[in-house]
Parts: sequence; C-alpha cells; structure tokens
Amino acid sequence: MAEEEKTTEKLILDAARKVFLEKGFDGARMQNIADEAGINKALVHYYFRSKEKLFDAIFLEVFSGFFPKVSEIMFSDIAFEKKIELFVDKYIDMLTANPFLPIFMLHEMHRNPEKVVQLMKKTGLNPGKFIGQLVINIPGQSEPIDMRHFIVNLLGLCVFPFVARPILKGMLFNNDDKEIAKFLSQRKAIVTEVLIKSIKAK
Amino acid sequence: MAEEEKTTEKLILDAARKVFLEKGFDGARMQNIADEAGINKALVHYYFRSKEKLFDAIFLEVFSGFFPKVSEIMFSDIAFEKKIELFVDKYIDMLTANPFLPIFMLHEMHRNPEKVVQLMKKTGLNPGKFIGQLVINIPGQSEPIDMRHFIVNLLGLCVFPFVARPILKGMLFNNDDKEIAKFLSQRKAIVTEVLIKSIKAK
DNA sequence: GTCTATATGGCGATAGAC
DNA sequence: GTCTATCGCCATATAGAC
Repeated sequence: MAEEEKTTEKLILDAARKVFLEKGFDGARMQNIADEAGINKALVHYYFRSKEKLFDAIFLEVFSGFFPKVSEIMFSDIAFEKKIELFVDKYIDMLTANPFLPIFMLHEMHRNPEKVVQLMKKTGLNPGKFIGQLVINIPGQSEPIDMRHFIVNLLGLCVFPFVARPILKGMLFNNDDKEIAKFLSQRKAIVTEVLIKSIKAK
Repeated sequence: MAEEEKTTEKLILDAARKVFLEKGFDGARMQNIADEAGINKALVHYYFRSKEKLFDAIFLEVFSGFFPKVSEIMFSDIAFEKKIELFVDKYIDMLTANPFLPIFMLHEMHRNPEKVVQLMKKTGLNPGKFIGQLVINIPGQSEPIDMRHFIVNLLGLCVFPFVARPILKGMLFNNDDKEIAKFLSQRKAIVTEVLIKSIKAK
C-alpha cells in the first residue's frame, strides 16, 4: 500500500497521541513517547522543542475531534427526533473508537481551563450557533425545552458510560469485557429513547 | 468551639485531600501538601512514609463518598419515583459540595483500575445487591427496564455537568460563574423529570 | 514530633559527534 | 536528521539535630 514510509514527525505524533491520551500530560514521559515511536528521546525534542509544545499539538487535534463534525446534522432540515438519533449514533461510534478520549479531555480541561478557551477559538467552534437555538419548540410538547439542558443530557448519557467504564466493569459486570462491550453497544438505542421521551409532554 | 486543636495527622489529611482532588496523583506535590497544611515536608513523610501511601488513605476515604450512603433510600419501601427524586437530590447536593470529586475519581480509576477493585472490597460496597434488582417492573410501563442502563443514565445525568463544568462554562455560559451555578441548581428537577419519563411506556 | 539539610533518582532539555 | 552522553533541575525520601 506504499504507506510504510511514515515521516518521523508523524511517528512522533502518533506515539504522543497514544501516550498523552492514556496517561495525561502529568503522567506522560518523553521517554515513553520516544519508545512508542521507536526512536530516540532527543529526536522528539528536535521536532517539537518541548513537552508542552508537543502536547499542545496533540490537544488541539484531539479537541477538534471531541465535538464531532455534526453541524450539518444539527442545522439540516431533518426532523428533530431524527437529528437526535443521528447525533447519538455518530457520537457513540466516535467514543467506541476512542475510548480514552473523553476522560483525557475532561481531565486536561480541569488542569488547564485557559488552554481550552484559547483552543476553542483556534478550532472555530462557535457556541453562539447553539445559543441561538437555546429554546426550541417541538410539536406535541407542553412547554419549550431549554436546549442547554438538553445538550448536557445528550452528552452526559453518551459520554458517562465510557469515562466510567473501569468502575462499571468492576461493579456491574464482574470485570467481564464481553459483557461491558455488549452493554455499551446497547447505549445508542437507550440514549435515543430516553432523549426522545424527555421532550414529550408529561 | 474547642476545635482549634487539630492533630497534625488531621492537618495533613485535610491538606492532602484538597491537593490530590485538585491536581490528581501525578500533578500533586508533597511540597504543596506541606504548604497547605502549614507544616514541613519531612513531617508529611514522617506520618505517611510515602506519597503513594498518603494517596491511598485519601483515595479510600474519597471513594467511599463517591457512592453516597443511599442504601436506605434504595431498599426502602418508598415508591420508585420518589426514590429517584430523593437520590438525585442527595447526589447533586454532594456534587455541589465536592465539585472536584468526580473528575478526580474518574481520572484515578483510569490511571490505576486495579486499585479501584481492591478498594471496592475494603469499602464493603456490594454490587450484588444492585444486580439482584437488575430488571424492575414499574406499574404502567410496557416492558421491564434494565436497571444497569437506568443507573448509568442516573449517574451520567447527575455527574456529567459537574465534570464538564469548565467547558460548559466557556461554551454555553460565556464564562459567567453565576449563570453556570444557576444552571447546575436546575439539574435536580431536570434529571428527575427525564428519569421518570424514561421509565414510562412510549 | 518537628525542623533543616541532604541524599538519591528521574525527567526535560541540550551539546556535540556522526 | 539521528544518535549518545550529559547537564541541571525538581521531587521523593531520608538523616540527623533539637
């Protein structure tokens, strides 16, 4: 496939992403990253000068992926309930493919909230678009829903089982990997149903 | 109130709890803890021998608090819907009083999952009790609900806005502290309503 | 028990040969 | 560009006076 010739920079970035996601900034070691990339520690510094700068490169990339590219879905003409279903489907796919991503993001946001604000601007993420739709009327509901709470419900229901996986595994599934994988795969349907019920009138 | 005479050990534990909760194990420094306690660094080692041992003491204590003492509620004769309301009320009170607790727990669980399993036994936390009630029938619902998904929904809806507070603050509330505090105080009612709707028939 | 001073090791970062 | 060797700092931990 002619892909064998990876550049050194790409090797380092792949290694750094893996190590930072697993251990976080404080837990990661430049030596780990060099080992993972199969190169020397000095070379990592040669390409990225400092741990901080390398981390920033990874964080920026990962941050962009944390909020999936679903603007097309959100602002399309699809019915609201169908939008929810599509969003949950895409988001849980992403979480399944990147299980360490949410806990990494949440931890680093606490460690350095200023950086998040700064990076939000770089990625062009625009909260204003959402705020513009804060209160939405759905046919058949008694009163308008607060979109902020709805979004938090949506994200919480999707993300929580992934960030809490280690403890759920121990407490609810006797450390059975297959059982928890099965459980997580059921989340799409569960979350969608809960969210749709949540916007119906009592 | 005659409480001024705190023992040195208590001073250290209080300081360690604060620092570990804020920074995590990797980010915390023994010097920070000593400073916070107003004593010397060597004294911390004199009482707890190592950072690891001090951390274990804190983690055990904090872990016990993460799953609130609501067994009485859960296994009482109160109607199921009222149980939900009481649980959410207590849990969100706890999260409000200890905002760093969930992100700390989740991060450390990822860093060292074995320790969690080990500590679960020490605390006497018994998942079996829950598993015994895995599927529950509520009057007026079409089919039995899976209690595991219900518990995950419950915890996710309560916990997520607290662990994601830094980013929510930036993205949805323009970094306005009052606004996000108000938002969080509304979660009790929102979460209770969503959960109750979730167990009703479609 | 509590302190100051110090040992010991690890990690980020750089120097310099190739 | 890539390596080996090493510097300098900082963090955990201990020694030893009081």
